[in-house]
Amino acid sequence: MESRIDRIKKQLHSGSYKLTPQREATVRVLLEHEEDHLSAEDVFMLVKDKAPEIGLATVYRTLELLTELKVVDKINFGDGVSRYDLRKEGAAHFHHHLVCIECGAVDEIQEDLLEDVEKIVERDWNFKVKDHRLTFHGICWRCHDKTEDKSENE
Amino acid sequence: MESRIDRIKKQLHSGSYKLTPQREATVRVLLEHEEDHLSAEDVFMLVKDKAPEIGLATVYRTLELLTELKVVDKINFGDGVSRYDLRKEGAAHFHHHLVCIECGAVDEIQEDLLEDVEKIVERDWNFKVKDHRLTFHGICWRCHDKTEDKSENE
DNA sequence: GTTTATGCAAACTATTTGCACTTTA
DNA sequence: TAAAGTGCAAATAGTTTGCATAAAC
Repeated sequence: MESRIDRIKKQLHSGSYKLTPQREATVRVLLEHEEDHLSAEDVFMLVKDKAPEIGLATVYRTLELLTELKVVDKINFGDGVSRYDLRKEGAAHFHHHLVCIECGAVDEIQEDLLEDVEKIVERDWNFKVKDHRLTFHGICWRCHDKTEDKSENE
Repeated sequence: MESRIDRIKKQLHSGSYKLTPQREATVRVLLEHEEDHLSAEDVFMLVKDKAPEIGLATVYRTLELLTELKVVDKINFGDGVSRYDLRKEGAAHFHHHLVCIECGAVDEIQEDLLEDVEKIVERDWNFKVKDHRLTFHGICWRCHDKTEDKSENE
């Protein structure tokens, strides 16, 4: 059976990009940190274990390439750092994010949720939606539970 | 009758911030470009007409201050530049954006549209929503009309 | 053997900060 | 006049680029 990494390799090939050890190592790091929101620097540090000679510029170039291939999505949560988020395989759209303003945690929402909103945008604004970015800022369940003084005793 | 700028001045005062000519000039520029999505550099260029001695650092400091006071919202459309967008007076939430991938135009949606989605997020993810960022990427009505070969004759 | 990719260092861009001086309240 | 704000220049941080070398196909 074909693995996720094999399919990404094929995508590289069909774009007539070469399959280098640096690219493969970078993809592996992303797959191993699917839940995280790594910056280029984060990826660089992690990928150095697998390919110690790699340069930061190569990481940037690879991440740009993977963004182009829609393997990852580039996102920015407001600190001036771009983060790279593996797109769920076969996902038509980018998933959504919950950023906690207390602890900084970033959680993901894979559910679409925007189907109706996009229909309205297409109809009322005559705008052909190709992709979206949706981020909620607020208090996550962990921080919510923490500050709550057990008012919900049964 | 009290004007928008007077109310913003009061907000500054009640935060015990001083009202300097540089700050007033910056606010005026933002008010005069309510529809735009100006970068700090853009604001700097425009504000120089009103206050030629102003420095770029002051513009950055003022924009940060206005963000804190929720007079403006800071947003990033993916080029590495922060843009500052005047919040509609009395608006509970930040408005949404339509970014055209053809021509780069940025249009605004003032309608909420996310009420239902936020209810779901609060209920199903136990996340207390305080604010959001929603941007659609796609083809705007202008570019859509341009490329369309008149297939919609009556 | 060509073309494409890499690593390094230098360049660039957006933003922040330190500090002496000025202004506001 | 005390506290806060300003302008300038230097520092910082993230990202990009030029180029000689190396690897993939």
